Amino acid sequence: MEIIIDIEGSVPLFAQLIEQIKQAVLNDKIMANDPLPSIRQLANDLDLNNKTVAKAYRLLERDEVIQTKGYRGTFIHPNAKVNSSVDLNALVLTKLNKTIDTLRKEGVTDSEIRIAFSDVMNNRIS
Amino acid sequence: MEIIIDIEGSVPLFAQLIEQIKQAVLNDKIMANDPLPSIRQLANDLDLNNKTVAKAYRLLERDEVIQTKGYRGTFIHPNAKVNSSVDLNALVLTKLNKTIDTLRKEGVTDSEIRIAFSDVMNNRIS
DNA sequence: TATTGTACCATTTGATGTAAGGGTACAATA
DNA sequence: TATTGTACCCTTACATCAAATGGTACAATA
Repeated sequence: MEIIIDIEGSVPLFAQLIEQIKQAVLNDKIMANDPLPSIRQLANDLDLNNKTVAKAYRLLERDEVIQTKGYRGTFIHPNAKVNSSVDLNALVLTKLNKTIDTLRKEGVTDSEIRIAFSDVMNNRIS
Repeated sequence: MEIIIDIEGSVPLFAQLIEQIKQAVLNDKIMANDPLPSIRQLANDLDLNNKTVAKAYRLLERDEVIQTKGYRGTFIHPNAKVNSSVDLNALVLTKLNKTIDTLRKEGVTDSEIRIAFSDVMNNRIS
């Protein structure tokens, strides 16, 4: 399994890592229950910071593409292949787009939407 | 009708202006069809920029609290009293909160929500 | 001709959030 | 004792956006 990180590009490093691991799963280059390099190891190999790799792993685990077993290491999730094809991001986009579309059609300005969004995200609701 | 603007406070100037005009309507200090000072006049009186007052008027007209009649000036909307009590912002907060709550419960990180939000607002949807 | 709301062009200031990196420390284990 | 994932602390660089301001110009009109 080869991972190539483009430092120059605009795509965040952790996002590149996630994308490539998902692709490797989809292309059967890594199979369910296969072990993955440790965070520190992979960070060292790719010349990335530990935190960057840890972030990618954290998100991959949330999406059940990988499975961390504490001190025993990290492994490909049994359902990795199915879960790798689920584009959580697309679902988020769709839901948000629907809500924002409704607001815009009611005449709410983008500026007002942004402020309200910020309030919600920061739990500053009345 | 007296309007007092607090330059020091954190509440945006245009927002203070909107709030005070709505309050004046709700308290019967200005009645339906009453004329309002022109944008330039009010900006001069309150020592604000024309654009700041124009912004407040634009939003007040959208909410049908006031009515602009081009060169003839600006007047209080016939339905001003009812419309002044409608808190559009609260509606926006509620709708956005509902959507974001759903996403969060699905495990989507705030960071991902913010990025998706930004994409939607800037029409960067695939 | 002066005034009305409005529509552009632009700028500065401040706040906020992401991405990435750096450091330290922890419990659980082989 | 070295390694595992993880959880904190913090900093830097960069991007985006709100808010406010400034200037110029327009058609419609009294």
